[in-house]
Amino acid sequence: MTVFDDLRRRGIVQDFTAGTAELLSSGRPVRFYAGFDPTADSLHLGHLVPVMAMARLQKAGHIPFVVLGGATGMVGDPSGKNQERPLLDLEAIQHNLESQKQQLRRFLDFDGAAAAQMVNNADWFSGMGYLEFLRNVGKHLNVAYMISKDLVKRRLETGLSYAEFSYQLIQAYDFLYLRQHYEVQLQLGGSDQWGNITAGIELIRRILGTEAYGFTVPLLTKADGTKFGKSEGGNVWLDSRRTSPYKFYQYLINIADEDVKKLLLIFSPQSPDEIEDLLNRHLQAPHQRLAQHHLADHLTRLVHGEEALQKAQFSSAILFGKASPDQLKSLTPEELEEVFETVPQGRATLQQFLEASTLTDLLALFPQFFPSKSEIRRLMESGGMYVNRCPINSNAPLDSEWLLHGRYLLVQKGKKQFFLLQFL
RNA sequence: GGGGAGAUACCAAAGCGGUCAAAUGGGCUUGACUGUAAAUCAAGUGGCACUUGCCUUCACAGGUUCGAAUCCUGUUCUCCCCA
Repeated sequence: MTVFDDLRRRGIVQDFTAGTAELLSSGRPVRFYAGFDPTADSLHLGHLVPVMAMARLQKAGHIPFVVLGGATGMVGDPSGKNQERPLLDLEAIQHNLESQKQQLRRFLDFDGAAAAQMVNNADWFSGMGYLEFLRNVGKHLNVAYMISKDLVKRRLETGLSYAEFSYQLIQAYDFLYLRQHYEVQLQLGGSDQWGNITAGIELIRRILGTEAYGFTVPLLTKADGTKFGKSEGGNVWLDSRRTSPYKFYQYLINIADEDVKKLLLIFSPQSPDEIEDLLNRHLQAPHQRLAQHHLADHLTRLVHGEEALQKAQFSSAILFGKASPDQLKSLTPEELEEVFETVPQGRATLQQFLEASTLTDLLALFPQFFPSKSEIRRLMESGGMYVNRCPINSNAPLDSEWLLHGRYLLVQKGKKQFFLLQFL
């Protein structure tokens, strides 16, 4: 099976231009690229879909080019947005580029025969004047063509600035430039990039008289209608400072059964047949969450490394396993720190602990976790408040016996939200 | 420039002088059920106290009234129609 067939079978390909399959199975390494917008200093889970596509292509011998959008980031892609994006300042863009670059190194191989390369489109745009751009690029695409793009059409009604309208030209020029200077023949991107990709192909055809190719990866949505990679708190980031490995792991463990197959196909190194087999086993014992564990293990390891994965697993086992209050007490301080490393933590003084007469008063010292006393009361009344894994349903007076190792208190809001309070 | 409609809690949307901390739906939180699921059901969802209580909220600033989200005036913003 060719790599492109494999990608299609895995549901990684949404649309593709004619000839793409042939190009990728010709036996020669194909240089291909995908662009990344420096809108944040970290990539998130959603970005990983095109990245996985790139990694798989590279494994098959093709050569990835990562185009960092130093120039395009300054304009803002209208794709998929209903509103004009705020412009980022230069410094922020630079910072974001650097961070994303580091992250991408985890997924693509920058050495070896098919070594990936990284380029920044600011390199070829910063020296170009506006008039030059109009002559070289603007001249070759006509407005009717540009306006006919779905995304542009949609935005024409709600408002689209000239800068964003021009975006497709800029991205089209990227492709042209890469075709001319690096012999890049194929572009891939999210499904919202289709219009930009075809604009590039069109430009190459007109100026160079040669063919170029492209395909898009799907925008993943979950069964509940939300985007894959988004949680309540926002994006699930790859940066451990934004989304802890534990949270990252938990997000994946909690993926619904309906979605897990789709995600395994995209992210797992296993073959579609093996995945099918795994899912069958999963369905025989759904409570074991075989499929989810497989997905979470693989991605956490890939993104955060083996050590972080083990910590996340250990924490999860303690927090969601049948860890009794006694087991909790048997943990050493080191183990405690370890387990709760990725759980939100609060600190106060022992003095404050002793002065607080009731649990409610104590918890109110941590407004970031417990914004109001009413909420604390409600939680206790509904049975959703736990201290050291014991349900607390009345505003019991405090007991210093509760402190683990004389300083820690594990508080839970419901079954899934944990807070470690430390009193020094 | 002229005419009209409107701004209510996270969102949508009722309320049109007291019984309004404000209907209803969504969202969110918790509980039950379960597989750390889905679906379903229940409770809660401004703050403080907690038996009826108090305080801050219905764009903003004033005013009328014993009493206003509800009436009046001004300000800001949004939408629609005609030029």
